[in-house]
Amino acid sequence: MTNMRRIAKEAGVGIATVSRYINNTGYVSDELKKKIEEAIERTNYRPNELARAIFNRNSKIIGLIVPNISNPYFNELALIIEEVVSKAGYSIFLCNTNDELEKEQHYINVLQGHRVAGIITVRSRCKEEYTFLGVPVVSFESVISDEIVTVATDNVKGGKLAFNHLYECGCREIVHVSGPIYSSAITDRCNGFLKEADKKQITIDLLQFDTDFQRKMLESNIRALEDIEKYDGIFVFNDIAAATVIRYCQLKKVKIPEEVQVIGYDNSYIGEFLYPSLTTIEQSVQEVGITLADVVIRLIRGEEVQEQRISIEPRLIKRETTKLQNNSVQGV
Amino acid sequence: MTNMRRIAKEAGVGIATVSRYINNTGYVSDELKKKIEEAIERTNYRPNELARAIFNRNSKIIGLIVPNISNPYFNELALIIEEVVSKAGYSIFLCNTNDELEKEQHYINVLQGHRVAGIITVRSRCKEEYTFLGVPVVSFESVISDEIVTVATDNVKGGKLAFNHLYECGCREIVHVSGPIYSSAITDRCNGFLKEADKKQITIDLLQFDTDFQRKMLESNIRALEDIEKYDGIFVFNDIAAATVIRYCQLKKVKIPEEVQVIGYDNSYIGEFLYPSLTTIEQSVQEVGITLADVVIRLIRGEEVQEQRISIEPRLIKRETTKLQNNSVQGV
DNA sequence: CCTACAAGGGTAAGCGTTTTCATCTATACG
DNA sequence: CGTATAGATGAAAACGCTTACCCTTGTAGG
Repeated sequence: MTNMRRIAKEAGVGIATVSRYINNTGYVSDELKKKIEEAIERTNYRPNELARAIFNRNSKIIGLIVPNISNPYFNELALIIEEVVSKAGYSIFLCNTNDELEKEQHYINVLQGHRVAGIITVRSRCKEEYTFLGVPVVSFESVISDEIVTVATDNVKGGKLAFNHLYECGCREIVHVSGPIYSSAITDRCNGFLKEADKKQITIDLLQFDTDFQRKMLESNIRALEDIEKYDGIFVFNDIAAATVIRYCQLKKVKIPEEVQVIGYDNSYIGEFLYPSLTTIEQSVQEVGITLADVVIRLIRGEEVQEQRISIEPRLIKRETTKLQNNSVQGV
Repeated sequence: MTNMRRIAKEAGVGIATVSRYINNTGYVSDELKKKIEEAIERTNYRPNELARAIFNRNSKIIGLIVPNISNPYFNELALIIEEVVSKAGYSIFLCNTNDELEKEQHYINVLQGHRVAGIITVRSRCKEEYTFLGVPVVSFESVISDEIVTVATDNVKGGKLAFNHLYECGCREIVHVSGPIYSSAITDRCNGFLKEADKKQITIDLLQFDTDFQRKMLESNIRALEDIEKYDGIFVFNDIAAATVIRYCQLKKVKIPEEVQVIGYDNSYIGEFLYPSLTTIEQSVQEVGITLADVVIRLIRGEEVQEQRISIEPRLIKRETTKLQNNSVQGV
């Protein structure tokens, strides 16, 4: 591939002049500008960003670590993050961990190796691995350390919202399908839910999924859900898992919301496509995505970010998997 | 961040020795190995991949250009591609074009600038932009040029499959909701469908979406779908758009499959979550993803790829949005 | 006519690697 | 005892870029 020396030779100028022209730094006469332009055109030249980055000590790339890009919430998040950072001139290095610790560790190394400008990590399992990295890190749905900025909805409150809604809808035999325990967001959700249930003296059964994209489970053995008929209310830790649960109920001919009511968490787009459409707790993907991207860019620029814990307000989104009338609960 | 010179100094060795140790190339005595190891440990050093890449003339990164990572088919594809290339030591640079020509052009430049090892581009609008790039390119769902390998299902056949199924299910008033016309895959689908309809002397109405993720349309004006009641069969160019159509039918209280039958294209995971679950034409995401990743890696390694057009067999997946009995059509 | 300064442009060092090449020490072989 | 030879190491050049620094003009002011 062409390099600057070649362009300089073609245009009959010094290499520094080419650099100055490309970066708009320093004086270049119109005459030479034209020559250089032509040479670049002719050879289809693009400056080598790697060489630039090596000089500037970091690239214009932001690493995005997610458990699973197929989770509707996470891919919408990726979409928004991409949009925001690309406006600031950054690009996305995608890392899919599959909820595996080793893959996350591996990718942290890869990102460090590539001298990315910053990292956004979602539902991370790692801790110390991030601390001596020397690049800005922003975390979503997991608390990593005191120094690393964490973004999350108020998950305790979200859990409470979920319980209260289920309770108001008349549920008394309730099961909570929870997710990966290494995520503080998910355990918070669970705790908020349990605490509120305790107030109303309702005991909650607990089920544990260790990852969230459970499509395969439908075809095989969701042993965990076997006696789902016992319950009249289910709180699932996120929407895609809720979709699985709903599908499972349909297979078992358990009617939603008549026999069992369901509430999810996320408000990802899948909720609207489900039938019945999914009641859920929203953690605004727009707000979360923009915040994550914003914070990491500010950190990259060396600006101070005052809060180390950024909390986003959860909100009940009432749809068809629960029985209460719409109007009575809309808006928090 | 630490560099090799620092490690060399800490370990009291030459810089070349450190390089040899890291790359396992050439002789390093056990004694020095240990010293170097310790120095690396102590300083949390990672070799700078940028510098490596600049020397080796390209990085271990593969650019993935998709219209929209939120499309369930595309994000599953991304997942599989990531899995395959990561096993070969490559990582993914994610480019989301939003179906916009300018964003795709921009990203081609960015990828070239970063000297990626190869590019996988999905449903591309660009043509010449790829031709003089000097890196291997593999295209899915769009034919770019004679030299660039294209992977696609046999979309003409897929379209035929779709029509024949709808016809066998008794549909006679049929509309085809088609997608972005710059994708040869989508126009092929359309043509195959129309041709087969012509054989049966059925005239097809045509509707055009210019992008596929139409969630917003539900809330606003899907004028195009206004008189959907006229029809008893709909073929939608992909699953996520089909999901939108189904949701719209439900809003208009049009019963599926009793009053109108629907068939999609892709067999993405969303089809199983819809209610009724979506009959669709499968283009095995597994097979497509593996093929794309495989071909690009082989091209990167300089191996010859004999076929320039790789065709993957489409297959009818019968579910609940069409009326025919299951057993009669399973398996192509 | 000389000086000063601004505009314009080139040389070379340096960023963090890899790799070639030269050097040096033992050991083995004749 | 001389000399291959294998093992072990470092110096230095190169990759493609940016930038500090220096040199050359041309013009204006004295």
